[in-house]
Amino acid sequence: MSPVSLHSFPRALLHIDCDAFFTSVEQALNPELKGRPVVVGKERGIVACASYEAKAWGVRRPMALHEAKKICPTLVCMPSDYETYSLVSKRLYSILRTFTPDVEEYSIDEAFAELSGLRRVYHASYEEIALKIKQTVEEELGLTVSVGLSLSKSLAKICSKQKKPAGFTAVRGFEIDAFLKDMPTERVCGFGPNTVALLAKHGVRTVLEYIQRPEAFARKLLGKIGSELWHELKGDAVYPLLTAPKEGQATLSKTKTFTPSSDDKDFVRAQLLRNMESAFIKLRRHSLRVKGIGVYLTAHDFSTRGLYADLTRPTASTMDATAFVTALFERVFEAKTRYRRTSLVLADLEADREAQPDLFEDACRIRATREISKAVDQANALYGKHAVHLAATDCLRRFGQHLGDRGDVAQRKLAALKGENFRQRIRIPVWNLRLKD
DNA sequence: TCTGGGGTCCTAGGACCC
DNA sequence: TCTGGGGTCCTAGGACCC
Repeated sequence: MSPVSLHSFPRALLHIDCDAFFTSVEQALNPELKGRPVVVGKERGIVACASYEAKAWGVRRPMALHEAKKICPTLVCMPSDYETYSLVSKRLYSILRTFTPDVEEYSIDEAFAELSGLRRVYHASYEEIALKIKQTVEEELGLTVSVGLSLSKSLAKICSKQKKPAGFTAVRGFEIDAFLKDMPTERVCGFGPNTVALLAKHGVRTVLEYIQRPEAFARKLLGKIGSELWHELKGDAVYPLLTAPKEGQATLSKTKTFTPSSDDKDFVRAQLLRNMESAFIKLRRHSLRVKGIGVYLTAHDFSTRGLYADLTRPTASTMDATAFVTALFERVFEAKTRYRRTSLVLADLEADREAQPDLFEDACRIRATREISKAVDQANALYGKHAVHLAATDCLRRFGQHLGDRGDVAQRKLAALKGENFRQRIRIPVWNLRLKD
């Protein structure tokens, strides 16, 4: 171990990012798709992910599918299959954990891994270890990844983005300034369009210019995050690796945009209540209940207004929430305003143990609404989401929206889970997955 | 990039209390 | 009754991420 290399990586963090993840998984599972332009997102009508072949034709995210098809006539469009992508994602994490126990599951296609201290274990440099990890992941998953290696999470993430696809970039301590010299600020994870514009107004266009300003400048202009990133980008890691398994999620929301925008109160309310139904279906599927609900309406000009309030008693019942959500809606909705989008946010989620009715509640009624919810969920599983729905959302029919037409999807999913398709997919040897009974 | 959907975190300012 | 200062809690909205 030379003193120089010690100084180069006081800490070695790896960031791994799968290239065009969703489409790469589809191509790995269906070899006939290899080398062909593929996009995923058919169910929503927009490009959720485009393969590099599709990108070469100019297909971008989130382009409308018909538009993408126009640009690239040979485009293959597939529906997203999140269950399968999640399985591959889990496999990625477990491969990483064969190298180091300190792995952060950052997103479905990204992870951080701590390599500090592993040189002696593997008798190899950090670069060599990183490349070995990259090679192993690519062989076992059958797709390519881009890898970054540096002294902090923020730097490692910029590194992995530097050469895509299948790239590897390592930046040691004494190389940081040169690396960041012409790096535009928008490459920093945490600097969005607004922050980039604000920095530009203050004469900061590159990341090097940012870290050369005093820390007080960063803190004053951008607050806590500004100061944290300032340290991270200088190579002084402040963000810890979050290796603990993720806690249950904090919120659950449903958002839906409709075109054209509408100022019809009944219609907007029906859209919102439909979001409420979807959100509660998901809530019950995860055996959760909710303590607070937010209602948000986005006007035609994209301005958003909303209200959040706590329920008197946590619930998982759509019927319990209907009056509550309607009351919130009444306070948010403004006449003569055209709306394009409604959102419903369920916050303060907790596990739905058997309800503990307080003394003044009618225990029977609570049990009854629970039974009704269960029956509705079962019916919808059979006949399609929203086949059984609130009367208040029925007016959506008038506007030509079919509510019970997703039965085929539910059927297919059920068949895939039980039957041939699923098994076939899993049996492909490269995945090395086992089915649990 | 004229804008789809599901998330997280931060913060300014109001309410409320001493 | 008016007034000051400071702490805490809450929340709407902004910004950002994948």
